[in-house]
Amino acid sequence: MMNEFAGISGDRLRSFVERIEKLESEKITLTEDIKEVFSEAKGTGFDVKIMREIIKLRKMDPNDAAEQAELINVYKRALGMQTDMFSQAAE
Amino acid sequence: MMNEFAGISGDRLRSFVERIEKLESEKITLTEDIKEVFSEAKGTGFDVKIMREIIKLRKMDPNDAAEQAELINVYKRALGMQTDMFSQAAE
Amino acid sequence: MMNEFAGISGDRLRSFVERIEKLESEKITLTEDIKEVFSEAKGTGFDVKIMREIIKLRKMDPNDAAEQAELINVYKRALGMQTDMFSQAAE
Amino acid sequence: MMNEFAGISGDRLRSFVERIEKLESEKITLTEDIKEVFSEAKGTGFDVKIMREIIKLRKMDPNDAAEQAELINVYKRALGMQTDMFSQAAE
DNA sequence: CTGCCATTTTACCGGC
DNA sequence: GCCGGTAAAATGGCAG
Repeated sequence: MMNEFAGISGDRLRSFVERIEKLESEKITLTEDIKEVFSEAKGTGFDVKIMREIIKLRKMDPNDAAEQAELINVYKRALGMQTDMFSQAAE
Repeated sequence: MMNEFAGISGDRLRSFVERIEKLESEKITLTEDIKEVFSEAKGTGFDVKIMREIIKLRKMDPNDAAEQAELINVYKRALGMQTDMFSQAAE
Repeated sequence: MMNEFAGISGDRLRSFVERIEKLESEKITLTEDIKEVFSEAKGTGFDVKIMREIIKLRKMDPNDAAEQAELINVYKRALGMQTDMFSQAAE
Repeated sequence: MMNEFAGISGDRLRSFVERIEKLESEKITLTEDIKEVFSEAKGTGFDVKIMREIIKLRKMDPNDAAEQAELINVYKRALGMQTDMFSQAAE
């Protein structure tokens, strides 16, 4: 009854909200840490912009080869061809 | 070479794909046009974020908008946040 | 092989990059945790979208929030949209 | 004076808003057109999901080779190496 | 109806 | 300090 409006519990809501806010503040800390590392690297002579490129490319790189291969299979499947010789024949 | 496998035509596939890509590129053009209008409005002193909010509200069913606003107030009250200018405690 | 060019160390670069990638992966974990909390709240009957709005408001400076709300009303009035329950024309 | 509140012109605002809404409605039309093409393709026996894959991969494909090459140059630049033999020597 | 993916919006960062 | 572009978050739409 107390701390409840229109059928929702203020305590439960507050608990969820505060948990999220705590996690978000931890994220902000990490963001700051990352900035510091960039800053330190910059002070050592590295180019921050290029470092960001490297990190971005490292993230996507592993996918590219697979994607190239996938494209071929995708076309084959689209055209109704088997994509490998072990494909299931009938179920 | 024959552009056909398992009775499915690569030409037909290509045709569909290209039609879609054409439509998608037109969508991108419109997206850019919209950005330009926002940019022009901004240059004239309007607040773009507020404009977006207005446009969103114009799209919404008025009842839904009211319901949503009220739900926000319910949650605010549940958390003890001020919801309107008449709610502050006596001084 | 020597991992060094023009007086800059590849090892140092790698070290910076890996430190950043580690921090970024921790951020991703937190992002997932946040999603889970929202999901749990949703399962308990809360409206996630409204919760997000509440959290945003709690983050904002109250004056800024009020200013923004007022600006929305200004725009609404400029367009002849109803802004409050006392503004409807006489019946 | 008329149609102006708090120093903003309702007419100018309305003009911007309506231009944007018009462009948005055209976008919606295109979205519907795209859906129809997919639907037609599906009716002809194509797998929509796979078609989406194809279109997505065609969009990103041209970038991949360039990105692979870029990664190498990016590392070189990060390590202070010249990325090509014609780089400016001194200015 | 739920989760997933694309789009859209917001916030951030670096350069001018 | 603004502005652009770039990455993150959030919203909405679609398939299963």
